[in-house]
Amino acid sequence: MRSAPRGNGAVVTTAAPTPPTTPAAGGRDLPHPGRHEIRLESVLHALADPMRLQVVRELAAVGDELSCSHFDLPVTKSTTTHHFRVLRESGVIRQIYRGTAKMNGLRQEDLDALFPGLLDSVLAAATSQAARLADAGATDA
Amino acid sequence: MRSAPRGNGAVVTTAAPTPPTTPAAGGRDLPHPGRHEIRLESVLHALADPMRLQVVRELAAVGDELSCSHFDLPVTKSTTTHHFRVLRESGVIRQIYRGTAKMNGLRQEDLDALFPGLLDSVLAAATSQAARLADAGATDA
DNA sequence: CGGCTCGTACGATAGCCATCGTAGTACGGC
DNA sequence: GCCGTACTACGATGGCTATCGTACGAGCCG
Repeated sequence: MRSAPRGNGAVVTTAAPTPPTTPAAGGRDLPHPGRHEIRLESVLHALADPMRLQVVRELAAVGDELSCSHFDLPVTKSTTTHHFRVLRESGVIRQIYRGTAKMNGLRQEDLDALFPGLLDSVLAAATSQAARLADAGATDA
Repeated sequence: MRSAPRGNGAVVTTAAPTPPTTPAAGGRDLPHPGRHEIRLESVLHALADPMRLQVVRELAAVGDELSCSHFDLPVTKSTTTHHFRVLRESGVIRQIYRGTAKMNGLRQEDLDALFPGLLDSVLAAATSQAARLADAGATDA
């Protein structure tokens, strides 16, 4: 880590022009790291937080974009925004404004191209661990 | 994160009794998390640090145990000790005293059993990113 | 237009963590 | 028995970061 240039130096190489699913608010767009700006340590760091890992798991599960407000995290909205920003700036998710909502999508293609298999292993590991912990909890209680 | 029980609750399930390669100093042994004590977030957190990732990469490369002093990290010995402890407490490496030296080995079997493919993807990703960055640097300069 | 909801920005706070330096413990060799 | 080597423990420090609260800007709806 020791990076996260908060000021951002936006590159947005992967600016897939967002096919007009909805008219989209063209005004605001957010700085994303280009595919080759993505650093492994940042990704690992982003995924190392339980809150963020949960978000990523959910995104992977639905395989589609989700609005920020869809997630019911046990933290305030400020903190949620913060986590989403970390995920975006590390290159794990893509965020686009659509009206008042902000849609979040996993950058699966970019991550797979850069770090083949990584995301899948992490997701599988998270799932298996969740099952294991739930099991232990059920057995204990 | 928000975990890392520094106080440790040592379980040492995986205490492979250390085949007598050398007489070994039986006196001191270190607390390791048992296989099922290993938490994904802790592992990711451990691997998210460049210093520690480098250590893990080196361990994987030689596929054998290495003494702490073998590593020539650009930090003081105190810090090195700290990083090795983080790696051990997160369950990524195993440490055994052998005389005055402390040998470090990757817990590949445990990690593979728990999080199949994870370690490999991370290592592959690290290698590919290192190559990519070295390339960019060579091109730039 | 007025208000509502969604999300951001900014400032504050507390805790963690990477780093260092120094002092101390454990082994092995002379 | 002494000393050097290998690592650890403890304390200090600065920076990051997860968290909150409040105040604000942007679209949508009535």
